[in-house]
Amino acid sequence: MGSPFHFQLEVVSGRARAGRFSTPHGVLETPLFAPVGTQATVKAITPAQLEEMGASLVLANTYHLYLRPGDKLVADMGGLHEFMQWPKSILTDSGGFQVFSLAARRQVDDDGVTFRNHLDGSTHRFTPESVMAIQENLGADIIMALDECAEPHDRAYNEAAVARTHAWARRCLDAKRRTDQALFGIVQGGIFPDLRQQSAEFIASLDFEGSAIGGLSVGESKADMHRVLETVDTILPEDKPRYLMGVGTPEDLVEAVRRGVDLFDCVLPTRMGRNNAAFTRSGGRLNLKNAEFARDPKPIDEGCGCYACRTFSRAYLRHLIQAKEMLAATLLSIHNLHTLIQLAKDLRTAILEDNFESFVGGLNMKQTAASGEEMARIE
RNA sequence: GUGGGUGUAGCUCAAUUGGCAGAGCACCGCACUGUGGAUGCGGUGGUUGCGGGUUCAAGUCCCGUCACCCACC
Repeated sequence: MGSPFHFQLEVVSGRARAGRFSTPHGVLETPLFAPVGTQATVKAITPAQLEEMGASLVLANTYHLYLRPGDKLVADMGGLHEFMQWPKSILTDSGGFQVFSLAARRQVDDDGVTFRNHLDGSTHRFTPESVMAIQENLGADIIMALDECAEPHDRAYNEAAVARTHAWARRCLDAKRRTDQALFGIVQGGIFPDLRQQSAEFIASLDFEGSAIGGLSVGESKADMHRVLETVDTILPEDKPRYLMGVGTPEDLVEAVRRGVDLFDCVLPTRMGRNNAAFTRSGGRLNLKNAEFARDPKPIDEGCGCYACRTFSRAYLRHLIQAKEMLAATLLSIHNLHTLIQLAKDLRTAILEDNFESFVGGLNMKQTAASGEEMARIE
């Protein structure tokens, strides 16, 4: 018997794809946006609220949960689904990114990475094998290979990181024991088309259940990000989901779906929610802390169907922010998550109707720099 | 009533022998992309209680006055 994970590609509109990916905890309908719940919680949001906004997948993080409370404890408590009381699908990031973004004094070698953690400075080591064992203890539906995320413009660093990421990808596949978890490989290569091509070809050649694109939205330009997506789009397997890690904004979702991406996660909606900012459907942002909203009776984003927009005024949100009430973070996070989840659902509907470009045109999104030129080139 | 003390940005306070009146917080705005309830950046804001005087120059020295605080009659 093959993998229990089957990706069904339903419709392709231009290069945009709609599909269905089955996991032991439900069907993921793509394009799909996944809220990030690093420490086994989407910050300021309950599982019931996640279900109400239509989330079907949340991320948790290997690095954080390994350090606290410990993957063995999570396993003893019945696994991540039971522990955090989230009944739908979960994806755990491998911890590779966090080692490079959070941990101090890391030393990478071909076998793995040794680092001092950000909580108490104690020394730890991740290898492909140890990260697979941790993720099997945590018990998510989708788990990620250990990768090395390099500074995107550093050619030599990316060459080394790609080589290690590939070697580690193969070892993660070899170390995987559970059959009820899907393992995704990760493409690296910075902004360099030939490295990205090489990496996509290698990851595509292995027996992963999905393909992830790492090392983007880490400081490179939008044009570079789009170019990388176009490069890997033609190489990654059509019959496996493509996951763009750590992206993004409403504009980013549209531009990436247009270039063949199926799955997204990003901290931005919840982080912005904690920092007083709201996405709008058309791609702009509102800073609800601003004085101009002090007497504004309108909802955050007119036409949004989220709980916050159905219920409260901008003036009330602004008051909560000024008073430093924690409900502000909850309501803005609900709105921001709903906006991205609903945008992904709407993009899916448009693709299923083979209507993607016309739908996107109707969104009237704010153009990001260089996107006009890019559009001309991609047609 | 007498003696002493304090008055500087919305708040709490700095400012050397007289030498361009500042900081923190607050306020106003910007940033945030496989999490950082963090942080960073930028900005508005002054008749130095009031009125005189000395001086090239006064928050600072002198005189008067007002307010508040403390102690003592």
